[in-house]
Amino acid sequence: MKVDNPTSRDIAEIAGVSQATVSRALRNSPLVRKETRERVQQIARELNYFVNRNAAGLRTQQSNTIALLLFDETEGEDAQINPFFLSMLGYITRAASGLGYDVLISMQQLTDDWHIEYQASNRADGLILLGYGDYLTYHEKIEALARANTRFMIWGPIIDNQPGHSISCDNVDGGDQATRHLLGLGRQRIAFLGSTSQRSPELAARYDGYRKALLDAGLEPDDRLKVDAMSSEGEGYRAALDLLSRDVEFDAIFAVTDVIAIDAMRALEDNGYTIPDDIAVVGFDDISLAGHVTPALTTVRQDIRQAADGLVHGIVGLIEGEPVESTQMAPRLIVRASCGAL
Amino acid sequence: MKVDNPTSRDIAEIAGVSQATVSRALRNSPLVRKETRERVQQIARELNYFVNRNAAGLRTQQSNTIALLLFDETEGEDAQINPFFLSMLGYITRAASGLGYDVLISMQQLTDDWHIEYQASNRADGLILLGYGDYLTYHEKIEALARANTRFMIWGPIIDNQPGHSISCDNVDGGDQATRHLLGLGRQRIAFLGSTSQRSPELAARYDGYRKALLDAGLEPDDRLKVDAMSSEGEGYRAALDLLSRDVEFDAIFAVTDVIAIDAMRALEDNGYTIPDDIAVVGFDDISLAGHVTPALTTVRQDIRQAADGLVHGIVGLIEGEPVESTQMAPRLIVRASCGAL
DNA sequence: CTGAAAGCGCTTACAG
DNA sequence: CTGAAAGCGCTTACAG
Repeated sequence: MKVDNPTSRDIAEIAGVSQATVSRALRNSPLVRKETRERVQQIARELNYFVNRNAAGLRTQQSNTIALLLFDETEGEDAQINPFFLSMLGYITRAASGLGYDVLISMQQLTDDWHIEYQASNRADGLILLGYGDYLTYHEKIEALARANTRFMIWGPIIDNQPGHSISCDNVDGGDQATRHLLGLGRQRIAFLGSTSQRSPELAARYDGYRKALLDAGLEPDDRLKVDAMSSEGEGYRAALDLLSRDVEFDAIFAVTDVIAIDAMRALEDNGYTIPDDIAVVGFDDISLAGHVTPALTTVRQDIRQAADGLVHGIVGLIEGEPVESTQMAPRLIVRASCGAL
Repeated sequence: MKVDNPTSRDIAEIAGVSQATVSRALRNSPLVRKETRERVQQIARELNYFVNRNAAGLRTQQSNTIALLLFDETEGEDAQINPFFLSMLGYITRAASGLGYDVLISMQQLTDDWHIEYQASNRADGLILLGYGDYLTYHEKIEALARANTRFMIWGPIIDNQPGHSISCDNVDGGDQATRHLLGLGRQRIAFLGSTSQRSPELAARYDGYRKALLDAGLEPDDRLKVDAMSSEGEGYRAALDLLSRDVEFDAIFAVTDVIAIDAMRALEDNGYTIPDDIAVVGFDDISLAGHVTPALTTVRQDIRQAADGLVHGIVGLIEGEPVESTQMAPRLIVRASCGAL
């Protein structure tokens, strides 16, 4: 009764039914008599049989697989992936497996052109795109995906004229909350560290929120308090030094990502400033590091779990032909020590 | 000249050759005349054609996919995955894609029984297993995999009687290096935080290294300086408090993982101790957090990149029927501030 | 409720 | 160098 690599045909033979009936029984078809179904399933279990995914996929033209594409600007072989996306990955695979989908992962560089292949080759039924990329490059890729009728969900801002569906965080609101909080604690000279370029729309939106909060409080944004910084190692440090060298007074920093914020805190401390007494700092993302640095970083949290669930449900909806809407999630301020509120 | 979902047959028709020739041309077979080959490939490009993986896989009985199984003891929905494995994930996908393999990821709990399915269903040609699990449960799963003739590589210690191939770090040497370093700095009363149970062989091996270093230095290990701790949030804190409550003198801690070490540092600080002046601390793993905490954590680094490359080459070797050997990598001490050497 | 048959899109011996 | 043909293991209309 041992078969090496059992097929539905082997089971059919043992069960004394047709191969078609085996196929139906294994998929719990109501067309099969309960008794037959159970007998077939019992035999399948005994033989350690599993449906050949290639054969099933070829027949149904599906893969029951989602491809997760992680983009990262960081160049080089040693590139560390943004921890925020890495956490999302965990939740995405859980959500996907809950819906019966496998997750294929890929760390393509943005410049690679393999995105279309996943669906075209029947390796995946749809894609989830994760990563802060340069918007221009990104946009082009997305248009190509849309032209090829690829199904995809984007983690990122909703942008006019951009095809596809996305889930994002209300970054304007996040920047507003962070800045408003600092203002509420009496800080008046709040510096902004990060990018305001339209090439990174989500970061630019956080800046918009920062401006909004200041203007609402009757304060005029001061460009001397605005320092460009990318969200990679060392950038925040450099940006903070730049800020210090400008000889402009400031009592707080809103950094557009935690990575920048944490780096900046080091630079401030290395230059004799105390956080939050001299300078209050607020970040964005709530990466796991944020709660562990000293002082613990006040930041704006995006609900990763909710985002992952949304992306997975979205892509499965697209695959199954249901209507899917782009949505925006509410960010939440996590107050810790670095802002001086505790 | 636009075809919706082109097949090799469509290309054959356009090129005026047989479908078999198209298949050969696309795989760069030397059997096809160069001229023909290029014409076929040109048409394929124009049509945005990609080989249907299901069909090819069904025919060749391969998937060109590796399944990466991440185990985590942590219970519950919010379970964060060990950052060490998450980093490994990145390197594994890069190495795999370099060899033409896709990576399917799964975060099954150890208790689930789906491991065999990956290969049996032709979804993956082999598995890579990642995770510190309870050894007994783990061992049983591995035996089941071996019985099912599944190809797999394990990240973990090489254990007698255990089937399969593995890549691991020389944990005894790592524990020895860490302890020896503390001894070299004049610390004599070194506490050990972690598990010594044979259910976690790699952690037990680190303890063996700790003992070895002490004995080599003519010191007798003191069981009162040994505190059990798992490597999950809060455990190190608890363990350090336990240690303090024992009223035993100690001037250093070797923690079996960075997660425990960092937690323990918090507990010590909260109780008025200064690190490294009062207590020196050394961890293990070199997670990214380690370099960012204050004081920065001295730790033992396992070369993640090398491990990932080894695992991928190993599994591909097994898939392609080449001889594969289990190997052990050398760990390296990374000296930072927490041990008092700087 | 069940079976015989077609066909998904490839790869690869076999024949020329 | 090329083609005709078989067959990988399923799913699913079609017929009964």
